[in-house]
Amino acid sequence: MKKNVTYSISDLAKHFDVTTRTIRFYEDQGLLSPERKNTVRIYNDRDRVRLQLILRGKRLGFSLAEIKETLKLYDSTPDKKIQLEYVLNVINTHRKELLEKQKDIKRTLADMKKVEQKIIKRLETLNNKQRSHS
Amino acid sequence: MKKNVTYSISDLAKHFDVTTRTIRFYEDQGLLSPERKNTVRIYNDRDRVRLQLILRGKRLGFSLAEIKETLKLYDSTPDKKIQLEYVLNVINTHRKELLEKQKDIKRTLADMKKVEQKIIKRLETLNNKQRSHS
DNA sequence: CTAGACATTGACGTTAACGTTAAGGGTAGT
DNA sequence: ACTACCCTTAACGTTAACGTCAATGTCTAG
Repeated sequence: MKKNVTYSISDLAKHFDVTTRTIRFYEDQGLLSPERKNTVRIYNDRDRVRLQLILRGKRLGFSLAEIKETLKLYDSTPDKKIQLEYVLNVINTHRKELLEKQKDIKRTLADMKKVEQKIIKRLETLNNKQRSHS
Repeated sequence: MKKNVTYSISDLAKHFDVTTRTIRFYEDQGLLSPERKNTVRIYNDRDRVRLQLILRGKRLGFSLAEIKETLKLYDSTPDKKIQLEYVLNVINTHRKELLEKQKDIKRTLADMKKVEQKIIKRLETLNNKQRSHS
């Protein structure tokens, strides 16, 4: 059972906390292509998911150009062996990039923890001095 | 035992695969402040680590302004309780952001896997057709 | 001491990703 | 019919993060 829901541009803008300008810009760059009723844009669930993917990509530091390429690739359904294997290759490259970012995050979290421990120790010594003076 | 090594700007540029312009720009923005021998910049290990942190932050999609603030914060060693607790708060905010990004990565990896499976299946059916025609 | 390699400081140029304003079309309620 | 509100395109503006010269200084090997 498919929900055949539609959204206005401001619906999506509010939901994802971006401006309508941003959404129109993504369309301008070829990342979205909603239907039109006259001139008015009408987004369906597929469009919504696309926008979600775009914003997710942005949060991870990818450029719109990169995101566009991956969307194009993942949407494509080639029928020849070479093309299919090419897609698999690109997917593996992307996976490696993401795993690198994951490592970066873990490293950063580890560094943060060290700083945190330092500060907590400082707070403890501060509290001890406080107590010894009371 | 501390290594008291120093690096030229092009040493660092080569090692981290960025241009010297980039490194100078970071200094201009207050993210680095190496020593000088006359006018020539001389970087030590602490500077090197800083640059590494900057680039790591960039890869994760943070702006130089954000990176600057976190570096400033983590370098600071306040002595008052309120300040220390404030730092802990900011650290926790940063941690949440990073955990969000981690989720984004996992979601993306999961989506990628689905696409991959689809393609692999297509490849298998292709191979089967191939075999049945031989 | 001199060439060649690397360093410096401006300063203007470029690109991505929108922001902002202008000028107006479509429609739903009163 | 009028108002309010949302939509549209078009076009110029802005900011971050460097790139790209140009003109000049410095240092190291021969």
